[in-house]
Amino acid sequence: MLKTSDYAMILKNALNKQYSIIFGCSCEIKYSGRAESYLPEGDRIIIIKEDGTLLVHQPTGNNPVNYMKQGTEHILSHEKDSVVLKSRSAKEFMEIELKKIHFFNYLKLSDGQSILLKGTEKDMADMIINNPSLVEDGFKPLSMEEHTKYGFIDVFGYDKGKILTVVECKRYTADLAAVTQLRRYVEKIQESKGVKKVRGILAAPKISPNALKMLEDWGFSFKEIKPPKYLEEFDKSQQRLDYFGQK
Amino acid sequence: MLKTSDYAMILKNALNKQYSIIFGCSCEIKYSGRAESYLPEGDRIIIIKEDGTLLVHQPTGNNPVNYMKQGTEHILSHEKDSVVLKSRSAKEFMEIELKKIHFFNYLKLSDGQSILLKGTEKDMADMIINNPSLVEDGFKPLSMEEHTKYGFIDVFGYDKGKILTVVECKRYTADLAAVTQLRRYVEKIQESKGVKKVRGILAAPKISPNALKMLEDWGFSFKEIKPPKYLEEFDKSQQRLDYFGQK
DNA sequence: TCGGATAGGCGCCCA
DNA sequence: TGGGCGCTTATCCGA
Repeated sequence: MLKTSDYAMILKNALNKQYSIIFGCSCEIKYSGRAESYLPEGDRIIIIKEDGTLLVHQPTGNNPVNYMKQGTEHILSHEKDSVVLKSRSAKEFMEIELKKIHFFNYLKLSDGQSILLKGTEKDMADMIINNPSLVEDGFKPLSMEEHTKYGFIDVFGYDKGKILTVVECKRYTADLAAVTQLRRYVEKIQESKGVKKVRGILAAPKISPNALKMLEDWGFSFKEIKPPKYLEEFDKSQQRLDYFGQK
Repeated sequence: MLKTSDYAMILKNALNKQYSIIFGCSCEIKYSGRAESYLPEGDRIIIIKEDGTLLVHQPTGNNPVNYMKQGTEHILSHEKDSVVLKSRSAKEFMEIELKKIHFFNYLKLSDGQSILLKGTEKDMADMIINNPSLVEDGFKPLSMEEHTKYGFIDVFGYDKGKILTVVECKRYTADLAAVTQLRRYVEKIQESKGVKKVRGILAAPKISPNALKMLEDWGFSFKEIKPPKYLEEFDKSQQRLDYFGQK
């Protein structure tokens, strides 16, 4: 069993060689930059990635309690009783005082892969463009070239009465912010096209009551559309009943 | 050096005992739930926390490439050549096929501490309430209790001409969404108080040009205010010139 | 680099 | 539990 001061030497070396570093420790953390924070002593898991990213994780929860972004420099200051990891980037710094190191690993990681993700808002917009009747009967999206001229609008076209129609997609429950966003786009189109009558449709699997009220107050409408692939594999496995093959 | 199948036994045991688990591996990942994803084989760091949180980190970047939230159950399926970690929560599941385990740690972590954070939007609102002239001369905020009646409005009061005034704080550059948010609050107050003349002020360190235009179109105004503690410690260290004590 | 928008956002508070 | 919203949001994408 190595002592913390022994680990400190290894850590110093690993930092110099830009390894990926993962260790468990008891520590106290100060941060200053975009905000300031203090975290009293406790057990955490710390990851320092090859790109300088530093993550501090507590024993629960998804998010790191403290972190530094890519490009941060790390230097270990090892004096007498104290081992302090000092991290610094353009506008932020952090000090982690390491009281005890529980385990320590460093290694080179090789991963050229990037994740393939389906079911995003973009996928939802593509689905609508390929199958416009999902929005409503007779809806005709503009050509892609025409559409891209209008920037961030998800789907843009004419309804069966040739009225300009802006469709804003949300993959989750549409909220007040989604309605104001749609409202902004409709106003932008009214202005840029010089047309008074522009319809706005919010396409989402659900909408909150307040958002629906505001939507209707503004003369817009809601269309229930689920993002593609949503729970598709999960539903398949549900049919198999026992995903784990036991219980 | 243990083999992956040896690690598999340890992992199985650690999962049963609800340890915190950290290991490096080469793996392939499939996810299905709110969306679907596939990540081909590569080296990653995996953390499984005591609350069921699972994080998969690639060698770069702040965010986990895949994850499962608190409350997820994990079961190791170890058959013939394949070691697969199957994770399942109410509406999502994930399969991590472990091709090779590079290192493995598990332990109990003890951390009852929570982080103390300064410089948030809330701190900014408090600063304004304690020093209302930051917004403008003669501004009088309503009491805290009064303003909580209207829910989420950051700061709410009367200007020197007794006009109701809504102040929305942003700790970062104010954007279009911030303006529409302010607009929503002003309209809410107009309605609930039955007053036509309500002022809106956006308080932030900066504002984007488009947002400023929209703000002014709506008759609102911008006030440059920095969140408290912003870079305070950093500036102090800058005066010391050499934070690392070297270079 | 800045601006605008999404995210499998997360996490917190409150009705 | 769901709505509303901040976040040291991070990350992507286009101008």
